[in-house]
Amino acid sequence: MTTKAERTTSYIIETVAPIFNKLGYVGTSMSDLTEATGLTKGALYGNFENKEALALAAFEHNSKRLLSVIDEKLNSEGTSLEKLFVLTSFYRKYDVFTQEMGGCPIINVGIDSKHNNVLLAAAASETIKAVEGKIALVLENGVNNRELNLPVTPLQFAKQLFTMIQGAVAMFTITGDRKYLINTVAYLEVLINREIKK
Amino acid sequence: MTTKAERTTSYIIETVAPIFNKLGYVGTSMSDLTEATGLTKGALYGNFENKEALALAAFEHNSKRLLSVIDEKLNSEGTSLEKLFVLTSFYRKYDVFTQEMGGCPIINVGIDSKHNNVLLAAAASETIKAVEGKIALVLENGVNNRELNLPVTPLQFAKQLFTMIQGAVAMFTITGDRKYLINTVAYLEVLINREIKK
DNA sequence: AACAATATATACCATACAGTATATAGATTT
DNA sequence: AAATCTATATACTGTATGGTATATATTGTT
Repeated sequence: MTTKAERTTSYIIETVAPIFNKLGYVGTSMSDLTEATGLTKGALYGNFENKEALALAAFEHNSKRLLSVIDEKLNSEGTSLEKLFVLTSFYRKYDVFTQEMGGCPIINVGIDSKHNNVLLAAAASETIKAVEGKIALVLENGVNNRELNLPVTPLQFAKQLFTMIQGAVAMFTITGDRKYLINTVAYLEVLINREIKK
Repeated sequence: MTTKAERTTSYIIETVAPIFNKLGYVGTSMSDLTEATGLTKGALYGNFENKEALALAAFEHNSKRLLSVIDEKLNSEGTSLEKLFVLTSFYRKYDVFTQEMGGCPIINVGIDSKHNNVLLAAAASETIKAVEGKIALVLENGVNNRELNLPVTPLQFAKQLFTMIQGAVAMFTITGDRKYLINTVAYLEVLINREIKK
């Protein structure tokens, strides 16, 4: 059973997460958060030590959601190849997935906090590593099953794959044009079929 | 001849540009700028209407520098293919080029200003279009010279190319790992040779 | 060199900021 | 239901913010 306090804390995190993600660490004010939550400063500071702790909890929330969806996609039934296609398909509609989060947390927080908050910057970097690791695992399995043929190590290929995906995410974020996602995913699917499918 | 006023204005822009690029629009305070320039608010507000005008001038400065270097690379002697390789080579060391600018202006300003300043956001988006256009022109020439063979239109291929590059830039920016640039450029060079070289 | 015009410095304003101390309301236990 | 403990609201700090009015240098012109 969850106590009242626990529920308030997670209510705050959920409400605050998309705001921090959109406006950035410095761009978000405590009054933005009291307004959005309908709570007062007393409530926020009663549940979190300060603005930084709130921002970190907010990012961790978004990051966990993203990582768990990626996990879900990469652990879906089927061959390694099929798992990869489930992932790329997910990114084709990444705009709708990230809509309620206020955009891609990796790109937003990673860039925004670079010179403004070390802890957030480190957390964004860690999330990247986590995603790359998950993709690499699927690739490694594919190699071991004699299903895939990689030109480089699984981790390096995973990094290259994720870099392209995040490139599309960045371009979409800046321009608002979904075609960057659609075209990049289309390209990746061809690439996977041509280059690493045995 | 440049007047004193003109020199001061461009001194301010040059000094202020990397600060805005690093700290972002909201993250940069007027006192950050007086401190960096050694000037007072009177001087800054005498040369620029407000903070927004300063930020726009700063981005325009960085953007122009980037575009002119890209222009230079894409107009270097040689075939279209060689021009493309000069460009990719430039991005292999994009970290040193952007160091004194305070990072990639497209990624930094594009993401940072997304929800904080419409004019800056639009300017970043425009810069992307400008770069894509320049790359597309080289590709189109290559096609007309029967030197290249594109699977899609020149503009779409240019967009895909630039998306991958900016993906590497984003990942490098967030993680600080130059390998994202190096590996992506290596990948692109293989891609160009294999896929579009006739 | 004296004057006019311009550019910069100083001092100030109202507001917004993150954060805190304390009062009040709400929940939990006995 | 009373008492205790916990969570939220209120009221308040001190400071930093973007911006301005005005005084003072500095420059350009005659």
